[in-house]
Amino acid sequence: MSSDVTIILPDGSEKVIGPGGTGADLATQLGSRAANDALIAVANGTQLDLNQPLPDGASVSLVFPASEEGLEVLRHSTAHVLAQAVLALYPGATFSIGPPIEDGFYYDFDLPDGQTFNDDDLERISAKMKEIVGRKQPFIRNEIQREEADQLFADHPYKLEILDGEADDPTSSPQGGVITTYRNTDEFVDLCRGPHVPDTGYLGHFKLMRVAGAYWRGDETRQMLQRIYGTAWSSKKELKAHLERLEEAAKRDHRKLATELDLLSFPTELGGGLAVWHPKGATVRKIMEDYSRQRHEEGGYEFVYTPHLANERLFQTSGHLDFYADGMYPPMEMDNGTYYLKPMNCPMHCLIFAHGQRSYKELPLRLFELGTVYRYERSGTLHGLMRIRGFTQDDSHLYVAPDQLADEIASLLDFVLSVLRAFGFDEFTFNLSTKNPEKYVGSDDIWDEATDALREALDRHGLEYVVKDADAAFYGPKIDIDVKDAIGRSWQLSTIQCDFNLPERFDLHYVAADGERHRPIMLHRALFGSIERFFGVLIEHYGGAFPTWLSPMQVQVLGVRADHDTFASQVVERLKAQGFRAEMVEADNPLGSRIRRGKLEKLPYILVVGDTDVENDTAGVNPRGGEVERDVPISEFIERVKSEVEAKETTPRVG
RNA sequence: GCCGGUGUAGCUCAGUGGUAGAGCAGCUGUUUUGUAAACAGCAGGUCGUGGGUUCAAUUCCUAUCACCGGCUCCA
Repeated sequence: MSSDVTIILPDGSEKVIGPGGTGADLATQLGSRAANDALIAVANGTQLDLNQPLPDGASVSLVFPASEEGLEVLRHSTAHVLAQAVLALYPGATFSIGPPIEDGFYYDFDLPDGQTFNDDDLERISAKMKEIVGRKQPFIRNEIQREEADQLFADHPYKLEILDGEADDPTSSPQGGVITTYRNTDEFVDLCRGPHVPDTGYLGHFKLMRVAGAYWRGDETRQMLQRIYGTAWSSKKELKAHLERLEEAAKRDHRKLATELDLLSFPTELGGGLAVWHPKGATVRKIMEDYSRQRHEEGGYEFVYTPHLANERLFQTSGHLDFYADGMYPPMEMDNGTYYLKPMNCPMHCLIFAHGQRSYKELPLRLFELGTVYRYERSGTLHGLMRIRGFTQDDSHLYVAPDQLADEIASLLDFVLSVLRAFGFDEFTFNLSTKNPEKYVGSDDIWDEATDALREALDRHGLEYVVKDADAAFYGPKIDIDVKDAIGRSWQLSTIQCDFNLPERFDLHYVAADGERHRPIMLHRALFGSIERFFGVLIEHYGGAFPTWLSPMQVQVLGVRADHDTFASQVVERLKAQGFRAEMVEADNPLGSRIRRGKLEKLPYILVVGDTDVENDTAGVNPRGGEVERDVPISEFIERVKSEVEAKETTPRVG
């Protein structure tokens, strides 16, 4: 019955391998490199261990460590080694799930008597893992019956829950009723779908990163497990490069840079998640806000202001107290009622719309406010400027007639992207979130219409987007816009949301051409999202080196000697008269030292003036990231930087 | 909120059961400097906060606040 097996390689060629031929056999035939490096085989789209037989006639490819798929296998296998090490070192420990993730893997454990891991444990565990890797233990796949599985995992209740189907784990839940395990030694076996690398010797370029608590099945009412995160790569070089990327990201950390550059701080006296803006940070913020106002003015928005507090009746009407009371600050009892800090601006904007009779001729009505809101974020979720309790939204609410919806969304998209581009972002991702059938208000028709309008706007702009099914808020579908930063990280910033709920709740209407009252549709739109968060993203995007138009200090002027200080301050006055942010630095320290300070401040320009400059009305121009240029006429420098600022260029002009 | 960690000068950090130290920054002098660190001196901290143990606590315990890494949540 055993006959040769023929398989088809990715290039279309056929290959005959012996009876019961495996991926390993194929790899051997393909050459020594393949034989040494291949991790798994993929036959007709199904991943197989290298020692599993290949089906006759299958299209087969081998997976190598350098590929995404290969890395996933490496990481998954490394997670097993982690589990083996932990179970060996901590008697009584049990394990739950351990999948590969971006850049690495994790495994969740439960230690007896509520014990926890610390950094020293990570060292120990890591050493044990290296030992296991050195032993080149094979990963042996077995298909077993439930009885046997129950026996094998009798001491591991989380595995039993997975076997029972109560917990779903994509890497180990039985598939099609087949229970598979991977055994490395007599002592260590894990419930797992695989596939895995042939033996642990294929692993080793890993690092255990941190330990963290994680709820079993991601459910905060359940047991908190001890999760160990690690990173794993196909080579030492890759591992090193990854660790360097982490260092690069750490250098850009907005919390660190905000302190170093004296932009803002989070005084403990204020309480968690509340920031104060120092003059330099406030300068950048003001420029951001001024630009935003200018654009909104040009874009046909009307500016409004609303208070920070409101009577509870407002939030009953808006539904916030029903849906989001947990996220609001506790009520304040006052002599004439109960008041709340506002978590959103929209209810107040609805009051403005509701004031007086609205005509269809006023639509679309675009209300805009830099509105400060307060949300009670749980203490453990706070994170610098990215997650904060008091923040200001660049919030706008657009009230449109139903037949205006598509056009309004399309022009809104233009508007948003144009403003984001001005801040130096040019790579976007769009997410379209659709109705959650479990949780929504409004008729199906209007949901379809609004979703189509959002989709059409994206299509009209030729933008690709990801549909996130059932991810919409209860009140309407939305488009979220993510930007990519300078080192490739994604940040969710802008959002355009349709809302059929609030116009109902506030009984908003306008009189149309037919003389009848109609219900407007409302669009929520945040562009920066929160000013605080957007600023944080800007800091990280630019690594603190703001473009000249945003930089809190644009030019420092340094005299070579003290007797040049007078000329230096004259230059500063001329720069200021032209609207630049400039300052003179007295020659009380060596020039090199003063330059260094300016560089550490990441200033766009440092001007040095000496004898010849005083004589010729010139300066030596030292731009951030460029070469020094001597004898530049002051007037020329002014014109140069002026056009740079107007164009909102992202790096200082050089030469 | 939950798990783990951290909190010492403006910043970055060392250190100890016997009431604390460095570098940078600051101030004062001296130096007069052509593109990333001149020299000297001075000043600066109730060691996050409250309670406890102790003859004695910054150090040990405890509570609390804040921050860091995750989990959960995010209108």
